[in-house]
Amino acid sequence: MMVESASETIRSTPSAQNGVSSLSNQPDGGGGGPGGGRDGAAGAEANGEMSPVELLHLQQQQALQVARQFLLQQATGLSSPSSNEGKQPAVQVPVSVAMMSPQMITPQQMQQILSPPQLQALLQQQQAIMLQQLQEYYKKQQEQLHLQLLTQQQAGKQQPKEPLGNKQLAFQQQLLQMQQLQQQHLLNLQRQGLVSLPPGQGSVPLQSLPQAVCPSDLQQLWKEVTAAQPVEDSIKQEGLDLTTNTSNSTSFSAAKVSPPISHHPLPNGQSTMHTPRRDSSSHEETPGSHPLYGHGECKWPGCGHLCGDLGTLAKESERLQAMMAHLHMRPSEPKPFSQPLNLVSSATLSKSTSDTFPDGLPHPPTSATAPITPLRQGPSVISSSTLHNVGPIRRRNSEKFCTPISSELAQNHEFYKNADVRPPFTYASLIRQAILETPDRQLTLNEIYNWFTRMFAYFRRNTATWKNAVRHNLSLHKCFVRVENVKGAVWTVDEHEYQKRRPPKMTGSPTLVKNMISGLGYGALNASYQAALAESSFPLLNSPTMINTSSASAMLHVGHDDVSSTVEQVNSNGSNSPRLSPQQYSHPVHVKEEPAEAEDDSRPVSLMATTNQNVTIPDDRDLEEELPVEDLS
DNA sequence: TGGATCGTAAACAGCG
DNA sequence: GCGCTGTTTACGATCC
Repeated sequence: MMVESASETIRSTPSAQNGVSSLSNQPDGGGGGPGGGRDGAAGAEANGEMSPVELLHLQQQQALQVARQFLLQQATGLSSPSSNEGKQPAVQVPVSVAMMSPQMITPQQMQQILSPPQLQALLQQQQAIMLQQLQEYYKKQQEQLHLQLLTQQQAGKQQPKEPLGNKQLAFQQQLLQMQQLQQQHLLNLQRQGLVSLPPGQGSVPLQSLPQAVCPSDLQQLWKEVTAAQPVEDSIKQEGLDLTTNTSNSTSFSAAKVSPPISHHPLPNGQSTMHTPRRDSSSHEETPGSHPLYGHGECKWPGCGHLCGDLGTLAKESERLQAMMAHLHMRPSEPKPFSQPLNLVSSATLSKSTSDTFPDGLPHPPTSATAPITPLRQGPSVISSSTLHNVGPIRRRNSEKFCTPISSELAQNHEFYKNADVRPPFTYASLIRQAILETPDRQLTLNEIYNWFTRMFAYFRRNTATWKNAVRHNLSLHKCFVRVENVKGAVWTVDEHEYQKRRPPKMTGSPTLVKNMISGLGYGALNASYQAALAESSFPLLNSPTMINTSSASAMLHVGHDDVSSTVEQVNSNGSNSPRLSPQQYSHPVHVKEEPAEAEDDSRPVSLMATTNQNVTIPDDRDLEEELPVEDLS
C-alpha cells in the first residue's frame, strides 16, 4: 500500500538525512526536516564531514583571501613606489587561485546546494567582508596619498628650487578624486537604497557604511578604482610611479569583464589579453606582456598555475565573472532566476557584462539528479519574495511574504520544471494554481496530479506521498469544491473560502501590514511592496499609473493572491468598506455539464451562482490568474 | 504557551 | 482483489 512512500519519503528516508539531501533544507516537518531547513549549514557541520556548504565557505574564503591580497598589494604598491621595480606585477588574476580549484562550486551548484536564505546570508557575509576590504583599501590609499603629499611638500620645502608643480598637483588631484570616488559610490549606494545617509551628511566615512553592499556595488567600486588609474598613470608618466602596478587594476578589470578577449601575438608566442572596454585605453599595459601571465604560467603570487596561454586565464576570469554576476543579486533589483541574463544586465555591469555573458552563462540549474528541497531554492533567491524572505523560514512563509505564486511560477517555470526543487508553496496554493490555470477553472484529480508532475520535477518523485497530500488538501480545505461532472468529479476553487482561510498571512510581513493599514486608501503602498509588485510578471503592475488609490485594491488582487487576501481582510475588518460577495470573488467556473441533481450543500458556494455573478463585476482576479498562465503553458 | 497552519502518514469507504 | 478517489484522523513541526 504505502510501500512507495515508505521507501521514497524524502524526509524519513535515511539517505535524505545526510549528505546533500540534508543540506537541501528539507522544509517539511517530521524527522529532521524542519530543523535542517532552519540551519542546513549547522546541520551539515553536525554531520562531521565536509559539507558542500563548508566547501563553499572555503571557496569563498579563498577568494576573499585573494581579494585581500589584491587590496593589500595595491595599497603597498601605492606606498612603496619603487619596491616593485623590475618585479613581477604584484597583482594577478585572483581566479587563478580561487577559481581553479578542482572543487570549484559553480553558481548553479551553489544555488542547488544552498537555500536562498543561506545564499543571502552568504552573500551578505561576502559583501560585508569585501566591503570592509574595500574600505580598508580606500582608507589606506587615502593615507598613502596624504603621506605622499606630505612627503612631496616636505621635499618641495627642502628643495624650493624644484617646483612642486605637477607632482603635487597630481597628488592633490588623486586625493580629490579618491574622495570624489567615495562620495560617488556612497551616492550610488544611497540611490540604490542600500545606504541611508543621515540628512545633511554629505560625506560619510566609509567605515560607517552599512555592510549591505551588493556585488554590483563592489564591482562598481572596482570600476571606479580602475577609472582612477589614469591619474596614477599621469603621475607615473611624470616619473613618480605611485602605483608600481598600474595594470593591476586593469588586470583585475580584465578578470572582471574579461571576454570577449582578443589574443594578440606576443614575441614569445603567447598572447596578451585585451578587453574591449572603452576605458581600456586608459590602462597602459605594457605591450607584449601581461602582468598576470608570463612564461606559460599564472603570475598571481603563490599560484604559478600552468596555463597554456592567456586564454586559459581568460576562461578562469570568465568563471569568476560568471560567479560574480551570478551572485549579483541585490534585493533592490530582484531578477527572476529564469532570466539569468538579467542578473548581469543591471546598470553597474551594463557596459561590460554584455560582453562577459554572450550566452548568459549562469543558467538556472536545469537538472538535478539529487533531490533538492530547500525552502526557497534557486529562483526564489532572486524573486520578490526574497525581498522579505531572509533567514530560515518554512516554505509556506513565501506566501506570507506576499509571493504571488502565479508570478513566481511564471518567472521560474522552467526552473521548477527541471530542477528537483520543492516549490515554496503549500499544497493548497499549488492546487489552486493548477485549477485556476485551466480555462474552465476545474480539474480532475488526475489532472491535478498531472499538473504537479508537469510543473515540478519535485513531484515526479514520491508520488504516493504528495498525491495523498493533494487529496488530503482537497478534502480538507473548504476552498476546494468538488463538482460532479459528466466526465466525473472535478475540483474547483472557491476563492472566497480560499481567501478566508488565510487572513493570518498578514502577520508575515509586519511592515507591510503596518503600512497598508496605516496608509488606508492603499495609496501609501510602501516602496518595497511596490517594488515587489513591479517585479512581478504582470505588465499592468509595472505601470505606475496602476498603483493609485482607486485601483490599489484591485491591483492588489492582481498578482498577489496572498496580498489580495490581505487587502480583503483590511477591507472587511479594517475599514468596513463594502465587501464583495463570496461569489463575486470566485472565479468564473464553467462547469461543463452540471449534474441534474444539486451539488452537496455542505459546500458553501454554488458554482452556478459563481458563474453567473461574476458577470456583473469585472473580475480583477482574472488578471491575476490569466496573465501568468500564458507563461506557464 | 496555545492556536493556527501545514505536511505527512494512515485508515477507511465507495466505486469501477 | 486491486487501484483510484475521497474523507477523516492523528501527529509533529513551525510560526506568531
